[in-house]
Amino acid sequence: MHPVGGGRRVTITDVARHAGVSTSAVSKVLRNAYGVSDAMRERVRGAMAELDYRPHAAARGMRGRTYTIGVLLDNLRNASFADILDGVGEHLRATEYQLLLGAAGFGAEDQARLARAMVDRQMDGLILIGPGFARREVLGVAASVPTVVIGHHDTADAYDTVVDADAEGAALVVDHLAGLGHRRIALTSAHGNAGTGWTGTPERVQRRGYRQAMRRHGLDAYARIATTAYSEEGGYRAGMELLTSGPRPTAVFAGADVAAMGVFRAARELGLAVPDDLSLAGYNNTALAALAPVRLTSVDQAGGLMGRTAARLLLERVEGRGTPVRVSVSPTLVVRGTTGPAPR
Amino acid sequence: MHPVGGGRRVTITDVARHAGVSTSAVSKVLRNAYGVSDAMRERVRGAMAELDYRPHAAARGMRGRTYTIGVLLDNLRNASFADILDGVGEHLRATEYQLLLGAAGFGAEDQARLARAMVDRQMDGLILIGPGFARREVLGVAASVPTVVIGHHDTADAYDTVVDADAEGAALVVDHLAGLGHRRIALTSAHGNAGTGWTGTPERVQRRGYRQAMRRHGLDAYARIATTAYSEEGGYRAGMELLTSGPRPTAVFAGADVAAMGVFRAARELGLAVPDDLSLAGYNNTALAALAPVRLTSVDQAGGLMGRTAARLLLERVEGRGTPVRVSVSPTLVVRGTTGPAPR
DNA sequence: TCCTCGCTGTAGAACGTTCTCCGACCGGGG
DNA sequence: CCCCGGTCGGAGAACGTTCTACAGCGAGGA
Repeated sequence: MHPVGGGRRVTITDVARHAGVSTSAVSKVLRNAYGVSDAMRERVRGAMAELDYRPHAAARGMRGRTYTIGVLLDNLRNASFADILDGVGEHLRATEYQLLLGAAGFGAEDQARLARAMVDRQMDGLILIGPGFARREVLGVAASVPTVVIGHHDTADAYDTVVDADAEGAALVVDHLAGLGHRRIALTSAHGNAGTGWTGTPERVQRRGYRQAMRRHGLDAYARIATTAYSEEGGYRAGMELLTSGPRPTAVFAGADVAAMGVFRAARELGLAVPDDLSLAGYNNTALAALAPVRLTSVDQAGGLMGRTAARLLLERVEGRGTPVRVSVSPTLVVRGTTGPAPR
Repeated sequence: MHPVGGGRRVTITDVARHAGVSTSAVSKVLRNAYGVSDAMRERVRGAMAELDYRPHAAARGMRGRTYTIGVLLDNLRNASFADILDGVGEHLRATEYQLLLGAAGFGAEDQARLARAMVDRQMDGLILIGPGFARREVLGVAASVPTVVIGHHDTADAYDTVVDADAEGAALVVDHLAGLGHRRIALTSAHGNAGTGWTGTPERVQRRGYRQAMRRHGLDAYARIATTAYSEEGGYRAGMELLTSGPRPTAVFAGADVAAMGVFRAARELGLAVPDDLSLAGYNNTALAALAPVRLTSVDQAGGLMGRTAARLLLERVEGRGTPVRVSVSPTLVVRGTTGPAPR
């Protein structure tokens, strides 16, 4: 189109001059506000197009909106975010809002810092995916900018919530494994950041669901949980712990797909075949689980739907809704090659 | 700390009043500019701390910097970005710059739109990872904001470049496979967005390196390239094409780890064992390649180093350097379980 | 004593928008 | 003919910073 050179930006004033109107009029057209005739609107639109005008988001942010939505997440390597983000992106695509991501790592302070940075950058709304920083801080953020929290089951008036029915998801796995004759079904789970005030983290709800399901099957006595980080290495450590001490489980339910990969490594090192000697199930049904060399049985949490929903709720809040909304989506079990009948 | 409530923000004016000085003085302290006594600096710092002041990035952007660095990439699922981003984050962590990501997908227009959005948001610098939109547009962006391009070997005065020595990387794989006795070594590659004006895309350089290495080993006649997308599905299609038509290769070098996974699936469906019937190598050495069920031989492109370097170069440009810099990092081969002696 | 100089600190104009008023104009009813 | 209400367009004050220009001051040299 036009040379994009490094010169001065085209501003609303240039457009106004070019169209022979006031800047106020241009602004009105830009925001399609009340008080412009069709003729004026058209004239201004024309001038904008001719000058290749693009509004300066930073300047807009000083008074109005920046048309920017921020998503905060801990780690890009966790592939389950990709589905959620696709959902968010899909919904936002049709709007004039722009999506920007921040990956802060797992540290509570780093995450809080990122959240504050997003607020300082005047973002119009925030989506926090499984935030690992203090709930009190999140409430503070939510008080100053529309916010949706994905993952944690803790609700609040200040923000909307989109969660996976994690207890239900855990039950799906336990039912599946128990149905295959397994009794010693162990779980690997993660410890969230301690003292952050979240009581409904996905891991916690998942653990609760696991225990309930085990009880339902009369397997209370066989329940066993190893707690490490949701990473390959964490899964490996959990797997080693579970498979080398005490009566050996015949099935391991890993709270996340990556962790399942670590358990797999531990099993292989111990000479256990999957699924003949050990059944293995993951959670989140990331792209990883579907890969041919892996073929991991996993629980699909409908990430795309969660993302779309979160984006929709957030825009509603940006538009002014004040009452909180809470949405829970149902997971489904995807059986692949890593689970089989219990060895006898 | 302080209640973060939704009230009015603490501004530079509040700090100035509280410290009994002018806003100019506060601004100077903030930017640690010249012309403030130690006493004043300390007094202002104190006031800032007491009021829990945080600068309003959007407002700063109107005149000075926003202290925001944007990274543009196509798809989060491509795990090779994670290493690069870690590197970028690591370097930026020590500074006051904040990192924000944009994932635009593969469409040229979407990517260009995102890049423009970042410029409009007055970001201080941009890192473009393998941009798939028109080079001309990138030059335009680079003319108005400091820019570093990662991946493409095309250089320009307007931006700095950080690349992996992809030809060298391809040679590593060919040498390895040829050393194992393979002759029919095929490559799966990607077609970038056509007509975007990039002549040195990583794929292209990789293909060139592959052809040169094959020639060096006297294997010109066996060279064969299948071009699809760098995705599991793309790899599958390429694998099917290579393994079912013409003389069957005994080794496939996939231009990306994900694609290798697709080739693996194709091989499995065709009843070929890896590595006994078919050797398989990937590229980028993503976390995926190291997983126990996978153990993919791959080429490590030192993503962390690339990221750190890109961040360093970008900040130098932000600080005023005008002359272009070009950095190339050397890849290394990581041999795992998917490559073995050629079947005979 | 006066001038110059270096150092601190301040006033105030930008920056590109939004948005509240307010004025001008027009048509219609009394 | 006057007034009223509604519609359209514009003036201009924010918004929270940065940064240039300049004023004040004390010290040191002529």
